[in-house]
Formats: sequence, structure tokens, C-alpha cells
Amino acid sequence: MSDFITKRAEDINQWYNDLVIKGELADYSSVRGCMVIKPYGYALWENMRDALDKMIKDTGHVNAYFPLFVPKSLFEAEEKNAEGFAKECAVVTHYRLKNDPDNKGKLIVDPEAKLEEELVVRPTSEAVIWNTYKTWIQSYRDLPLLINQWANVVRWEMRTKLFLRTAEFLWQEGHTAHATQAEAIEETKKMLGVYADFAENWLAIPVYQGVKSESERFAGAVDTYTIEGLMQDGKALQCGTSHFLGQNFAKAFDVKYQTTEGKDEYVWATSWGVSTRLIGALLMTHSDDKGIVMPPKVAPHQVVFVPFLHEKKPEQNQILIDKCNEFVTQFKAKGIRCKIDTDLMKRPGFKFAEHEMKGIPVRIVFGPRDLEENVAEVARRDNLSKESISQDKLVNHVENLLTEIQANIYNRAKEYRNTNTRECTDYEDFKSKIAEGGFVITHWDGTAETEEKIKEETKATIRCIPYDYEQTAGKCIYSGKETKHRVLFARAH
RNA sequence: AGGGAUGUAGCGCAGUCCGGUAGCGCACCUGGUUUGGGACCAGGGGGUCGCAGGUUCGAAUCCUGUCAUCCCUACCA
Repeated sequence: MSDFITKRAEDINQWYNDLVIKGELADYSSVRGCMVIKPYGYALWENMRDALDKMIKDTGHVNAYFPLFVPKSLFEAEEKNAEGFAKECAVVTHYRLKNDPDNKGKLIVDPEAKLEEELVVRPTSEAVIWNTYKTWIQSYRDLPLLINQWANVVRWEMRTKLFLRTAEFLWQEGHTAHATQAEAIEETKKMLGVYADFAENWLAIPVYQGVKSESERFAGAVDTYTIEGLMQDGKALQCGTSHFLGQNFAKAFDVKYQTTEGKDEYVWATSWGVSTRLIGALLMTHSDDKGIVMPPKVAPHQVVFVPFLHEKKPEQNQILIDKCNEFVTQFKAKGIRCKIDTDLMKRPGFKFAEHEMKGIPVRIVFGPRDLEENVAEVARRDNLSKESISQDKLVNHVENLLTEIQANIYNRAKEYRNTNTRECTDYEDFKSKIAEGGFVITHWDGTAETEEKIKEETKATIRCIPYDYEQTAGKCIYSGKETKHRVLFARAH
């Protein structure tokens, strides 16, 4: 904890790991591919979750909870979905252990306790949920059905990375059922919009919204909509997806409703999710060589007070701590999350470095000198600047500063993203731009073959067909065919 | 799954080639001096050397097996 963060220029992957481990967001665990989310990291997740949960509820959805286990027969009902996830499923085959007769104190799986039917640990919940919806939906009056759940899922990934790709992760998954195709598509886009809003206005991560190409589509979806961010290592990161599922799941699970005319119709479906990966996105978007930079809106602590305490001067310490508490009360009244660092053993310089590493947006320092002059030293994490602020202006100043920091890191990230999004019409130029990192916007002939070839030759994938760029006609960068698709390519995490 | 590497104190490592009974830095504990940008001095605690066999008077070190982790290729919120 006391040593430094690896510099980005030195080793950007190690830098990222250092942010997570030394920033005390998470730890490696004794379970392969799984991490422990530590209190500081979990507090961040709670803030993110609470904000997004409200947005989900404000758009008419309610929360529920479905089981962790999916009987294999249900899991395989929607073929494409099952096929897509089959390779990365954890499966429960037994329900009991027993003492090992040959090895005292050890346990073995009881071969007598084999399950009649295996249970798949959910990699996503469409199967259980649609099997339930079948019984909940009878009439057009039951629609739309707008449900979200906060849950954990397991995907047995070959290679994992803290927050960005872990075998178990936390997320929310919305699953909705609608009477018409148009309404379901509208829902899909609406929720993508909610995600984009959340990413940009809460996490300060600028994202491109768009539609996935067929090969990148969610298994079982008709269309996958995505928000894509650009990380500081030049790689794109899928930050959230919203799927229009058509009638695939309705047909697989036989979910029909009766129309006003008394006809039976299959319902139309959507599903959408974001995960703890967003923590990784946030870290990789804003942080610097001194550590994490937290967006104020979701930071576990928005302000940290550092009174200059001397072990030998208890009376002076008390005055400084009282002063801090006075302000903490005022900040709390404004809904600002703060803490006081009253550790007697650590020196100020150490504390400064530690709070910077953990990304606390604003640091307020009170020393005897400041008290005499009736000021406080206010330091901001985003640009590391410091200024002396008169105490009577402190609360308003900091309140505004938090807003300013939130805006500043968003603008900074957006500028980086924009300057690293480049147009391209020549394949050789494309290859060199992709190698340099960032998004490349270019024409693509719409075929999976071309997409595959480009991936093989450059490691770049189509991140999306973006909303933000007009779909003008042009020549495919690879095949030279006339096409109307303009797509965003990038190397991705 | 194929190739490469590593398992020694909480963390990071040395010692292994050439066998002799456990060492360094950080962290931790105690005392003192310090304190406006990562303090210093002195003392101290902590290890079945991944696991299981074998060779040997003696194994972290040699042999055999085994397990785990990491990196490089295919999948991925």
C-alpha cells in the first residue's frame, strides 16, 4: 500500500492492476478468476448501483429476483443463446459431499448424490426468466412487463482481469415483454439511452451508441445495441448492451398473450445489462500516474479532511478536528460525502499520496497556520492544483468544485476520445491507425467475411454501427464494394 | 488444449547450478526523535521453503510424481 503506482508509460496493464489493488477496490481471491470486492470498491459499486437503479425505476421498471441455477433443459430451450454460452458455463452435478474413507479429514463428492438433471449456474438469466414469464403473461393487459434484477452471474472465462473480466461478476439485467415489435425496439433503444446517460453524466465516460454487427451480437438477440468507451490504452471497451430479442425467447418458451381481438400472439422481448465492468471502465478512463481519479458523483468519499495532527499536541489536535467536524456537518447537510483522516501515525505527505491514489476528488487541509489565517487549503484530484480558500466561502466553493471536477474529467475524456476517433478510406492507413489505438470510422461492406479478415489482419473488431455518424454511401475499406455502412473499428478489451 | 515461466514470512524477492538446517526489502509490533508532499534511529515478532514420495548421516537445494498460478494463441459484460 505504501509503494507507488506503476506509470502508464512503463506498463499500462500493471498500472491498471495497481489502481485496483493499491487503491483498495478489490483483491485477488483464492478462487480462480474471481475477485474480492473490498469495502472501498463496494461503496463505489453501491453508489453506481443506486443511481442507475433510480434511473431504471424512473423509466417504469421494477426489481425482482430470479434463481441462480438454471436446469439444463431450460437453458437449452433457446438454441442460439444456449450455444453462445455453453462453452463458459459452470455446472452443478451433485448436491452432497461425504467423508473420504481413504483420507481422513477430507471430503469427496458423494457419487450417490448425482443430480437427475444438471443445474447451470446462470451466465445470464433469460432462460429462467422467460420460463417464469410464460406463467405471468396471459393477456395484452399483462403487458408490457418491465422487470429488472440485480444479481451475480458466472462466465467461466479463460483469461480474467480485475473488474473488466472476472468469472463471477455483479450486474443488473432487465428483461421486458411487449405486445408489439415497435414497442420492444423502442424499449431497447430507450434503455441504451439510459446507459449512455448514466455512463456520461455519472461516470463521466463518453460513449458511442450504436448497433452491433451480426458476429458481435448477443446470442439469441435479433439486434444488440451497445455503448462503447475508449480507454487510455487506446482500446475500446463495451460498457453496456441492450438487446432486441424479437420473439426468439417467446417462441422458445411459448410465451403468448391474447390480443383485444382474442387472438394468440407471441410477445416481443428485450434484455439489457451493465456490470461491475463499469468500474474498470471508470478507472481506465480517468486515472493517472498518481492513482485513481473518481468522478465526484459516484466517489465513495467526495471530500477528505486532513488536519495536521501532532502526537504531542492533543489540545491543538482537538481544535483542528473540531474545525473539520464543523465543516463536515455543513457538507453533509448538502449531501456531500466526506471523511476526516485523523490518523496520528502517518505524516501528511503520506496521507496526501494515499488519498490521491484512492482518487478522492477534493482534499481539504487544516493546519495551525490555516486556522490562524481563517483559511483552508483545497486541493483537487483531477488536475492536482491547490488553493487557499477563506473558511466562510469553503462550503460553497467545494460544492461548486465537485461539479466542476465532474465536468472537467468528462470533457477531458471526451477530448481524448474525439481526437482518437479518426476517419479513414485507405486500408494501409487503417492498419497503421488501428495500431496506434483509438476508434477508426470507415466503410464496411456488411459481410462477416470482411469483418473476419480485418480482425485477423489487424485485431480490430467492429465496435458498432454508430448513431453519431451519418450512414453515407462509400467504398468498403477492405473489399472496395459500394456500401452504406459506416462503422467504428477498434481493438477492444 | 499447445508453448514458456514461477511456487521460499502478509507483499515483493535472493538462496537451488555446487546438499550442511532460513535470508533481504517493504509491511507489522515496542521505544525514542520527527510531522505544510510518501520521516529517521534502535530493538522485536512472524516460515511444516506449493503438496506427496524417493536418494542421503543431512534436502528449499538432487530425483520422481502431483497441484496451483502467471504470460503468449481461440471465447468474452
